[in-house]
Amino acid sequence: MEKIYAQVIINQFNHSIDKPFNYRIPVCLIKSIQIGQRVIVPFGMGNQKIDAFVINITNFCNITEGKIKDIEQIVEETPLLTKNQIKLACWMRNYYLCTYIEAIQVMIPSGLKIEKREMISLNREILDKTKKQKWSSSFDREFLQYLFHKKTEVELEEIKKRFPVKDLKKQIKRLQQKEYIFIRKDFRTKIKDKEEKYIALSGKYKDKGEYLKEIRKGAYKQKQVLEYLEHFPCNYREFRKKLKVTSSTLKPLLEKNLIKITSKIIFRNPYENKGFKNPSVSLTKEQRFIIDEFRKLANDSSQKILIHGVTGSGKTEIYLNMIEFMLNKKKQSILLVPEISLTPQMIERVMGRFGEQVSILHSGLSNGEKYDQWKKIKQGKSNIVVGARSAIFAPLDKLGLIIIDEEHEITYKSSNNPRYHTIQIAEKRCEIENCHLVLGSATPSMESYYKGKAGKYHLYELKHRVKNIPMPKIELIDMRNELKEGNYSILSNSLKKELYFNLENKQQSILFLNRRGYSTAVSCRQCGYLEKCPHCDVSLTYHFNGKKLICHYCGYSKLAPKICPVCKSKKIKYLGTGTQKVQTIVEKEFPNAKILRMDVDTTRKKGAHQRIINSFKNQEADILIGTQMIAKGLDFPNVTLVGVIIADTSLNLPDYNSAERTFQLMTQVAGRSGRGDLLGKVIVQTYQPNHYSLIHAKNHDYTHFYNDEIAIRKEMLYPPFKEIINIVFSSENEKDLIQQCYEFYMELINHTKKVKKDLQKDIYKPVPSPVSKIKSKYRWHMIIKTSYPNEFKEILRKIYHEYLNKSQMHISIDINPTSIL
DNA sequence: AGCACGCCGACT
DNA sequence: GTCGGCGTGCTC
Repeated sequence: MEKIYAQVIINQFNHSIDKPFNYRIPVCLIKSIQIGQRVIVPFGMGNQKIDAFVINITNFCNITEGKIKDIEQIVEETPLLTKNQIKLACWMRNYYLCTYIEAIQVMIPSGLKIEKREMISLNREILDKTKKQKWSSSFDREFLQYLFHKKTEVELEEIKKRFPVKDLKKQIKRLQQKEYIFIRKDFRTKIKDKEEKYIALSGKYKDKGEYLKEIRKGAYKQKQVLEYLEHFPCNYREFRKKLKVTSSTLKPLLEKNLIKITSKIIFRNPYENKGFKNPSVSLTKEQRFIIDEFRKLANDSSQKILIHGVTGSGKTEIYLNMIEFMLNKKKQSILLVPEISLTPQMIERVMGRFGEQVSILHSGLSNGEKYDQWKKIKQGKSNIVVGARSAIFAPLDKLGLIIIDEEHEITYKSSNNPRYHTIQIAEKRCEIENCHLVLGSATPSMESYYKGKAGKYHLYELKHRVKNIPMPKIELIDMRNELKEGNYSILSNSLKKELYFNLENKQQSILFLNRRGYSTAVSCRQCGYLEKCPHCDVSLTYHFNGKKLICHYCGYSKLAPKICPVCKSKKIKYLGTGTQKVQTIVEKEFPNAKILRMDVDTTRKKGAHQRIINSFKNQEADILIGTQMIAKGLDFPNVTLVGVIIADTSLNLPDYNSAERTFQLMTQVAGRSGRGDLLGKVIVQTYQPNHYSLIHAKNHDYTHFYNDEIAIRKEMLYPPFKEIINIVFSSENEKDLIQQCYEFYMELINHTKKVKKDLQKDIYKPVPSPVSKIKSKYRWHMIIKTSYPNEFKEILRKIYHEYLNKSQMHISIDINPTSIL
């Protein structure tokens, strides 16, 4: 008989088991097993049961016959992974140097993770036989008594709480060996389908009166139940609440089959009854043109398109038209947005247009809601998925189009393993599933625009705004002049003047600063002592509320000193400006103005975010002060002034793309001004008013910015001309770390020499990371800038494994990092 | 990771 | 003589 094998990926994160394992498919499972399914297999010398994903089914394998074990069981009938997803995962493993299981895990909702529980129960038979035996220790006696009283099996975690002994596991194992107790391993998923119970008359009799005849005379409560249900068969929980019945009332009714309790799977819908409406609108010439072009292209195989459209040029309407076109071809679409919680308008518009067939996936949903949305997609009930980064993995099987809005946003790059970039995943997915990719942005990333120019993407420009609203006027203020003129305030005279003007005319203003807290550093004027975090290599930020010094990396906090801890001087200096300081200064300057602040500190509570936005939208405040989070997507029609307190914060970052980031940020912040009927104004304060990124932002001139920046990238051998690989080493022991990462470096050089001549000059020596210590771990890093990433990846995977085994340091590899900080 | 196997020191 | 400490190495 033909033997059949399955190749599986073990669901356990470890680099040394990162390969497919072969298992025999037992006869009873041959009919039902499918690629992509989750199975339980015995693994390792102890044959511990573990879940795994089937990635292939074959009729031969070259593993010694005696070694092969049988698959134990199938977890779900429906495969969790499609074949295309498996293909994608394999590609991700190679490209991002992650493990198979890391790549697989980003594709399935976390609620489906399997929880392994150990259930302990007493062997009552043995206990009877040895009743009079004295237990060797008091632990045994107490423990077995505890189990005896429990009657059912008990979860190990619960026992741990009751018996907080160090070697509990060992004790339990010993008792199991003596056969006093049983241990059963139980697998279950964290999240399950939500069920709701309903109660109704059983339908036993046609005539309602017949029901009442069956109950005991004087059973007043039972009668009430029957009469109620005659008119309102309903939700069980609500019913119990309303009629205040207990189970003792219902029990006889159930026994006589007069009533029935049924359960139904409920869809956890976070957008129920929102009633969004969004009819299609007439299009501008530019919009029409792009859509027509897309329709022509879309008949061909996989096409990639980049739309560069100024803010307000109506990209969303184009997306919706493309999705509609796909629907007519019976194809599905994914629409990605940078951070869905910040762009509720997008959800409104898509759901308003397409209704029930839309699924939403983002981090704001509960695990249960996420699972239900995923299930809906999996069952083929969704033709459109709107979501953040991870929605790129949505399990649609008739995918025709992927749209990535605001494609330049860094949120599209994952900061956890696998450190994927959504655009790359999208490109790969389009290749695998033969669908189209559309990228859109007002400030495309250098990489994407370069590809557009080089003809790798079809490039389209939207140069006009839909309502022909003029762009806001941007003014650059040289803060050095302010100092010369004796203005030491963080507010320039022009900004003050404009704020006054807006207050008087009841128009709203936004002040932007990319730094939270009050002061960014605290030091002593006398001896120069600087308050630093004991666990991280950063200065502590002073926070006004609580008068605390806080580390923004690890959260360490302490009270701000009144005197210098070193020289006892009282001359403590607060350096640098954060949003809190801006707030106090603005409050002082404009005592009558109502001010709101929006940053991580004021939005920590659930719903606080939306509350601040709504409050400002309803014009309950005159000035909104905030960080990054007010820069994106928000629409306040009455805002006519945006002030950037210091543009240099992002400009001075020692990162290869800091100019690009600044240009994007300035363009975005500026876009918050003048969205209504009134003309908008933007004031950008800086110490570098001649910097090209600021000048081009001022002129709303993407093209010239691109030309300047791309020239620098070319000269400096940065992306898109070379690929960057960033290898970060971290360890608590600094000495070992330095030594080991140098060893790693040498090893890499040696391997590289063998592969290709001159390749080693792409490797830069390891240096301390810009933040050289985080959470008590020292950090060094090493950069590779190369045109041969594949060659390097192959070598890296080898040495990486080797070093993970033999050294204590942690190694993290980031392919195409968006930041090397 | 988790588990077995193996090779050494401190106990009945 | 044995229990149990952790170092090593493998997992279809």
